[in-house]
Amino acid sequence: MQNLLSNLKITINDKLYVKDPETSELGRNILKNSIILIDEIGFEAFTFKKLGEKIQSNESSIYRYFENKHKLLVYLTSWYWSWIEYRLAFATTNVSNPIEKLEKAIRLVTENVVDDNTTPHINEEILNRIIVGEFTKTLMTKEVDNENKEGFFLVYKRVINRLIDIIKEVNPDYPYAKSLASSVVEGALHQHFLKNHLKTITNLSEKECATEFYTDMTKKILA
Amino acid sequence: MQNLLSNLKITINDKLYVKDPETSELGRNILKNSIILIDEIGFEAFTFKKLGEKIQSNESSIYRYFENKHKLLVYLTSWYWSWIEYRLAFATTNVSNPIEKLEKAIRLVTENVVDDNTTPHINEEILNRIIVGEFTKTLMTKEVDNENKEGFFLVYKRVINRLIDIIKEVNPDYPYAKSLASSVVEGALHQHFLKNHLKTITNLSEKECATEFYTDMTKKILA
DNA sequence: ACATCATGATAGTATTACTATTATATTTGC
DNA sequence: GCAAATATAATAGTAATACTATCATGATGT
Repeated sequence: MQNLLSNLKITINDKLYVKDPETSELGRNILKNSIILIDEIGFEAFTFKKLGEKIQSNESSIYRYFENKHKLLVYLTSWYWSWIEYRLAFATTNVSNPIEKLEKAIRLVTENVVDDNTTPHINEEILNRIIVGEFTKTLMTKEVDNENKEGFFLVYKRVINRLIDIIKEVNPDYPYAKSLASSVVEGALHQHFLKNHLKTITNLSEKECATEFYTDMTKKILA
Repeated sequence: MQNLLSNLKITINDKLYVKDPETSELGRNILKNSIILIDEIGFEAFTFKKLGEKIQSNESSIYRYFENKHKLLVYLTSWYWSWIEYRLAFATTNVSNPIEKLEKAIRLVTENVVDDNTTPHINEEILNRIIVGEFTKTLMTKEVDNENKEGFFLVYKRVINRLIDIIKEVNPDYPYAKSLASSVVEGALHQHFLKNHLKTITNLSEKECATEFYTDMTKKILA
């Protein structure tokens, strides 16, 4: 799997960039350091000017890769969900037992992420922190409907749909497979956020992880 | 209940405003029209200047009530959760059967909101739309921890805690009462958002409402 | 009648989110 | 090896945002 991923380029909707950042040193530098900087100062305070200073490049050069910071963030989140989708596909193929497949899938979308080292310019662990704190903001804008039509959220929906299929395999009669799948994926992000900032309204902690909560939940619901 | 609520003033953390907007005509006008304007153009595009134009008042006058638009939004969301908490308390007291109590609570935090007419300057139905689209943004900032210490999110946490208590009444042995409660409340908002914008990954629709999904979920989990 | 307070009007600042232009490297194609 | 094409850097400029500050006006209260 390591080798496969390092040979495989994750493809992102080309409406999200002006120039493909994967094709140049500067582009990859923009990706790498935008992740670090957004994590450091938050997306609201993040600007192309600050990023330019960080990578000792110019604001105007960054604009040649991305129209604006929102599209850069959607690019990064698409990258993340592609990476998840890839690992999800890999972890669940050739698993014949539906319950076992579901467990593996739930684990993958709920567990803590660690950097996978195959992509030197993307630190998945930091990227995951950005997803936890910023992903829903990419959806919750006045432009969702247009951006959805443009396919900006296709990868995310594909991840959810894979989970929907697995849920249906486990219990074809359960009437809310879609809502359950989207609840697990988005809910896990939210629980991770609560764990870090509003600890009193979550059971997650260093010991107790999201995987257990969601595995228990889905098994009972689909039983 | 109608009468009670109209006599009762919802109290908001006084660090959220410079001058209490409930104490003047202009203040109530700010509340009323900020809700309408945020719903119309979204929080990102919302500015005090635009609000001033809408209410034929001056930008500088609005700054006498709220330091910035973020605090205004946190004020509005606190108002909303206070209103929910009040109705939640009312709907669940004197209900002896825990399951019935849980059902009522779940209904209250998941169902579609309709304007309640007791507060002429707050349209709860529009406010609910703002909550669906903007609430998590008030949490997901670099200032969460400080603002949490200041008590900005106390009312929200109180709503969750009421639900936690009811969940525990139904099943004292269930180990994830906190995560379940926060999942239901935040998840319901998210499902409403999906219903309006990413319909393919939710089962909610005009017919099928969030209440059924979450009632079914919690009953199975706590059985 | 006077003081206080709320609101309005205007001006000003630093920052953001860009666009445009020109200059300077670097790559590549022949 | 050199010209042409391309990428990047530097600079300037604009409109909007998110404020702060000051002063004028008008209403209220004693």
